[in-house]
Amino acid sequence: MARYYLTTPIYYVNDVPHLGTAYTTIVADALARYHRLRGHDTRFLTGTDEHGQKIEEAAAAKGVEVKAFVDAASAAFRAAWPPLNIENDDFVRTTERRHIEVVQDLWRKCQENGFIYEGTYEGLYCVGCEGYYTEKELTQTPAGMLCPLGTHKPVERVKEPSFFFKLSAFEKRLLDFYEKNPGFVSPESRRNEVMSFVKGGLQDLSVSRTSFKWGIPVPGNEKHVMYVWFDALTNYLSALGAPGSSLHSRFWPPDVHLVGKDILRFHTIYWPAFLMAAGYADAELPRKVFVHGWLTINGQKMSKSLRNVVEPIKLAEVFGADVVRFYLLREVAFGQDGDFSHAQLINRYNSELADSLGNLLNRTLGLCQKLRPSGAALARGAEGELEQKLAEQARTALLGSIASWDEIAPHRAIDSTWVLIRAANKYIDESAPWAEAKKASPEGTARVDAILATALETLRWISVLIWPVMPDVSTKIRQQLGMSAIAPKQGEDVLVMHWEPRSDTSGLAVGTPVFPKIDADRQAEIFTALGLSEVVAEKAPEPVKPGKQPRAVIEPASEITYEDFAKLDLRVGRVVSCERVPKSDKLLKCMIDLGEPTPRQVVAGIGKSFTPEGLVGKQVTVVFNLKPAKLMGQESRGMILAAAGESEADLALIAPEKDRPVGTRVK
RNA sequence: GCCGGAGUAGCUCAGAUGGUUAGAGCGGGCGUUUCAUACGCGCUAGGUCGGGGGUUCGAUUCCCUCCUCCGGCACCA
Repeated sequence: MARYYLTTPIYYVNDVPHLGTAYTTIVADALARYHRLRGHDTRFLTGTDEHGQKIEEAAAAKGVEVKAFVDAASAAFRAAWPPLNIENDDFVRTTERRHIEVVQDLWRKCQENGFIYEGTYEGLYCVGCEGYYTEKELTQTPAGMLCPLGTHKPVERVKEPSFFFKLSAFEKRLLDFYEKNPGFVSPESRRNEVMSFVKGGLQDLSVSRTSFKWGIPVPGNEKHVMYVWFDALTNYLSALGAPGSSLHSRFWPPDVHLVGKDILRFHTIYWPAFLMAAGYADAELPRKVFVHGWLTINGQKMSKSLRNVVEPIKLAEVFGADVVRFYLLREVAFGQDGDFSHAQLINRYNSELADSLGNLLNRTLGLCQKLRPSGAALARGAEGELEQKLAEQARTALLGSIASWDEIAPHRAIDSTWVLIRAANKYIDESAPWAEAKKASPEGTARVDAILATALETLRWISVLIWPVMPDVSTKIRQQLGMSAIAPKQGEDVLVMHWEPRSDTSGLAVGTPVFPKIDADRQAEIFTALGLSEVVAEKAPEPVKPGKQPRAVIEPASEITYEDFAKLDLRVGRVVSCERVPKSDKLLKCMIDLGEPTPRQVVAGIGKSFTPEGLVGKQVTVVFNLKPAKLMGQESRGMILAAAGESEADLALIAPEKDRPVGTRVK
């Protein structure tokens, strides 16, 4: 019997469950449900990643024991999934005994095989932040290299004993593996990315630390704890128990790891290399890493400062878990970036769920109720071309769904299903059972039987096809059809075409609409309940495509209040030094005197318009309170204002008309 | 800069190993049915398939080049 083992990343407990983590987990759940429908022996794993310096610090900041801190945080993740109709088979924690033992075992194997050795980690260390930085991250000043964060104190070059993983030894073998297993990294663009990275050469990895304690001790040298990734990645293995255990032999290797693009490298390079080092053969390595994109919220990046972090549980409370699942899986082409928009969710809900599917169920049951009393027999025999065509379309939808799920393309599977739903609505229009009933002839009677039976059979199939995405809805529909909920069994493939129109109307029950339509009033209620502003509720203005039009006619940004404006802290600064960011054609790294104790580093994308020499000494306007960001590895704290021109080589600096003291506020 | 990916109707996207009228959904417009949650169905988008050049009987689909956007360029999760 086929089996299927799939995983989400384990989520770092320094964060809370949000739409991004919910998204990955929902996809995984739907995929798991698809395989259960196929009768596959399915294992769906998720969990939490709980070690590391950041956790240690976060607990300390809260003044709680680290263990208590991670217990609570992990519980929050565990509790987040059931309300979204997510049914994972296991939930692994990196602080569990079963995990720690397997990780240490894997480590030992790597070490015995000569791929872990002791050395010295040399890095630039900031005493103030107790953290290492790479050279690129640091602020370069005449006074030396400064820590990019917090105190801006000078960093020190520090040596720390460390274990290293001999990643360099796996360059060739990894490339061979990618070559022989073209599907290992999906989508393909990610595969290219990984391969070119590996071709560029691999350096050994520092895999242990002595500078903090909250981690898995290195076997035989307890001064060291393992550095996060060796620990975290191994969850996929440890959750199955020690090699040789029954779960392990039943499910290893994983069929797919679903991951976000931020952790691509760890899953496609480090993880297989760790396993290779421990002695795993190519055939025992994970079969696929599927990389998906990011979600934006109403067109904006998710961020705490924008206060647009969507709480998935709250959404599920308002819309229902299945609706949220449907929307996310339907809207986003899996693998690509996508946008979560409340307005768009409601659009899709109304048109696809309420109007197309909900109404199809409702009108079909209504027809049955009107034309045939409950329990009436539905005679066979009057089926014709229309029925044949619909059955064929059901078959197409089924095959299309299967193919799409197998490719991990939920949006396409849903699309296939909705083609069938539209066909069913069309079928009812074309077959017009109400007109046949009026004929009051034996032929008409027979046609009504055939039509109702066909429509009901189509709905039965739809209830199957939507189950991976909307299990509760499927059950509700089946209740109204007088059928029991879908309960997949191992070894029984439900997704096999059996077109068997029923022979009576017993058990049918016109119920309350599965998807009550969301009208304007209800929408307003929902937005209020979710705490969304009117701006979000209104249709977002269409983004303007960059074109040849004069910039001056660009759509205005949405209206803001004075308070919004007052949040901006704009200051006059003077460029004290400036250089090009290596490997970038438009980024300039400027040190700007803003009246602070030390000049501040701002990276600006104005290098096509200005030379570093030309900027030094100039006054500029700087967004003073912009959240620091990293551009090409360079810390940037603020941005330089410039007016757009014909092109990127035609920018105009916005600066005070006469010299002002540095640090002057611009209002 | 180097390496990848992408640029198709107002929006979101399909698609073609080169070939008669380039597709779907949504939105907009028009029409129509009545079983239904004012729902469904039909018609409608006149899109230089990013610009230019080339190969070809023929290219949006192949090649070159340019423009724009996105991602990657490591021990950062």
